[in-house]
Amino acid sequence: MSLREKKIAKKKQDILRSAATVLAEKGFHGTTMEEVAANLLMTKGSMYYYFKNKDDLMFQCHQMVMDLSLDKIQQVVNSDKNPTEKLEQAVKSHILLATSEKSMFLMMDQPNQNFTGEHLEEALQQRKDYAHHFDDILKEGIDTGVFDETIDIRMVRFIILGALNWTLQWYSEDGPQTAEEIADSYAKHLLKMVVKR
Amino acid sequence: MSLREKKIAKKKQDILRSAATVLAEKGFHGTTMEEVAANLLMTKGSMYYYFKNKDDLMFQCHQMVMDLSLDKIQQVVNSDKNPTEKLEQAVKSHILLATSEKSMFLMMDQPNQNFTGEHLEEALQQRKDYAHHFDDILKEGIDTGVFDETIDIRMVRFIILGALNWTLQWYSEDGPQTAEEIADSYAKHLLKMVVKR
DNA sequence: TTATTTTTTGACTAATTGTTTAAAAATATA
DNA sequence: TATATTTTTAAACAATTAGTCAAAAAATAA
Repeated sequence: MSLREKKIAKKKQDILRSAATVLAEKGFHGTTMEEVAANLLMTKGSMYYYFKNKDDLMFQCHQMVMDLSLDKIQQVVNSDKNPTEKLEQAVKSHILLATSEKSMFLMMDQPNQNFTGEHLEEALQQRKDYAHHFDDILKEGIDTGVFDETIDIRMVRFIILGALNWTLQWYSEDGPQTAEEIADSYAKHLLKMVVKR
Repeated sequence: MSLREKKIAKKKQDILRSAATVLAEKGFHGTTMEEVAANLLMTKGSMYYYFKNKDDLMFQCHQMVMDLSLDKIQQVVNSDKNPTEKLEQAVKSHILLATSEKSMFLMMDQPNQNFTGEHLEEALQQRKDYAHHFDDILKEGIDTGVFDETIDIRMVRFIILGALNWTLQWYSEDGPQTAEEIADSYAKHLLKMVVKR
């Protein structure tokens, strides 16, 4: 990658981050190209040098955080830890990523408000893929006898993902607990739901 | 309430429901007065006969579902059931209301994208009030010795509410499980997180 | 039927916003 | 330095939308 390509990639990143920030506050339709540009002291016109249009910008924004998330969960699933540790790790990793990249993460919350057509399909599919990794961990836990075999995997997965994503709605850096403490607490409580007793 | 007042109230209701439907799909900024009106075969002009402006319409939309929710949870908290039954009931009632009034319920998800100023403050306050009722149930459970006293009430409340609200993201009437089945399953799994073992 | 009140309409305004474009500025190259 | 290339700008355009309002239509009362 040449210097010039690097510079372009860097600029794209900056634009994507700015877009994510505005998006988290105002939602897709409330986010204007003007505001995204203003954050970076550019004019909205120059953003069209880097992105085809607003949809393109928004979708790449979504891609960025999705890729990050999928990468993390895959690492956990493919590790040689036991199911309990895997679930614990998946929960913690999700919370730490979500809280540190709050604005980007909020994108994933309501894809049907942000995308249409193929972009929507792809976003939904990726969300399914992400969710499926949790199923894998739960199945493994049941098969190896550490998780309660009477749990409903689909329901438990929904409960866990819901709990995790909801952190975005209330977490604040200035809150009484650090992201790490929250992650630990979530992992502890959620595990109680699935481990055999 | 006179007949005329009733008719006006009915029309307002219709408009609010239409607004909620569009809002659930497109978000605050994506919802146009035109579309809300078109759903009811009226023109947008006539909606200004019933509502001051868009903000007013949206906020009353939020009020409608908030009032319903607060009413339900208060009934549960004030009943003479034991804490386990109360939590079970609160969970079930939330899910049944959310799934039957999906579009309206989606409003409450991200108030900061929908409201500003006083409206936002009020919406956030009501959300806190609602959440607080869950704290009350959890406290009562710990005090009476049925819930594990080592749980972190604030965290558990966040986990439960997150799980409940997330149902909106995946629930479909055509899904494999009825709302009742989902409600039962959620209650069962979530209770495992808090009851003493 | 006629008069009065209530409700709806649809055209209009003003503001906003996504996108294009031609020129200017900045940067690299020879 | 002079030329070519890349990047940014500012203005213009077309489309959309919240909100207004006077007049028409519909409903109701007299």
